[in-house]
Amino acid sequence: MASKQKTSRKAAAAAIRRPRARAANDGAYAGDTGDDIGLDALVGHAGYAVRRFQLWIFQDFIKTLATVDIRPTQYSVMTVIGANPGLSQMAVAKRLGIERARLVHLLDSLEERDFVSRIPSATDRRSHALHLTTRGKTALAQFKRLAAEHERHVAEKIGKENRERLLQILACFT
Amino acid sequence: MASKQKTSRKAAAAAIRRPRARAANDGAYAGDTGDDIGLDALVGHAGYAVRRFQLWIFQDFIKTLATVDIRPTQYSVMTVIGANPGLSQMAVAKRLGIERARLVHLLDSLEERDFVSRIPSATDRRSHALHLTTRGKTALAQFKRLAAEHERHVAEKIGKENRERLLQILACFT
DNA sequence: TATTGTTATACTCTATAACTATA
DNA sequence: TATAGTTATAGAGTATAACAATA
Repeated sequence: MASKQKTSRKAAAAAIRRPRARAANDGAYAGDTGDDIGLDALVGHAGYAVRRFQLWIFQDFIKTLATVDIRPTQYSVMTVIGANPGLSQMAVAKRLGIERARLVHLLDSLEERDFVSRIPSATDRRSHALHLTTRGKTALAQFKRLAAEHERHVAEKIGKENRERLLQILACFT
Repeated sequence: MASKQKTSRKAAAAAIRRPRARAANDGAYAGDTGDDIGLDALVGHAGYAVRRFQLWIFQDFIKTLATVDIRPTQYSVMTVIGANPGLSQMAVAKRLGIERARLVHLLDSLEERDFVSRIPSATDRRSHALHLTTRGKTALAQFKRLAAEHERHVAEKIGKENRERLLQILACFT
């Protein structure tokens, strides 16, 4: 490592601080392939478990819907528009907790693919009424079938009853 | 809106496709402050509920530990190092599911604040043995107290029993 | 004056690839 | 050759601020 790693701002400082005069405490080396490492306080933290679960669940969603190239947020936007045609961008953004600035780009890509259309609102010339196109409606139906498949993966992973319990517990966040 | 919005690549196309000849279907306007909007298929998707919950929980964690300027990932790194002194960067990255490239920067900032030190490994000159500094140990103790406070916020939000049930259900992901 | 959609910027996070030193 | 740490880059995602058109 020498040159590169030793010039590292901090590694050098650390080396000075504690030269290398240990031997006993550093026993955690044996193996350390990533399994037998304790998490201490992390176990018992809801946030950590939820973060890991969320990573897994999003990865499975993306993988399961890879053939149609739809990501979780795109799916949520299309689902809400499909269920509430005519919604403004502000309303969708608020409902889903997305920044309105970000929704602009999301809708750009969905409009490019002819899944969604922005129609000038008749009542407020500042806003757009969002609708699924005919193609978007057909596509969403397929997305929902794939999303249901993904949901079955979740049930397989944590158990059918646990999945339902989870949905109940977290219902207040939807 | 005219100029800016009408020149928008897609809005224009959409307007052409369906001029503005609607009136009935667009009823969803009334109010639309963000509450009375249905989610349709999103309700029943574990991923959506988990995402919303995760956002809430991380925001509360960040807020609760704002005084010490520690974010969830930094906390997890310090906790794992504290519980397993001497671990290599690879081992920490693997255990926490963090990219090793990202861990470099995380450790840089923790080392700058004198919470963590990278000590040259005695057995493998490529790797670093990670340790908490004395200051880091004291600091982590405080972080844990604040994290416990955050955890109480979670319990208040979803209920004590539900929080425990959640931890049980998601134990396989830690 | 406030709001809608838009653009732009910055910062975090994720995902890669490439490089050096070492094994 | 493979691995540990590092650097760099590109893409999402998040958080802001500012602007034009409109309310």
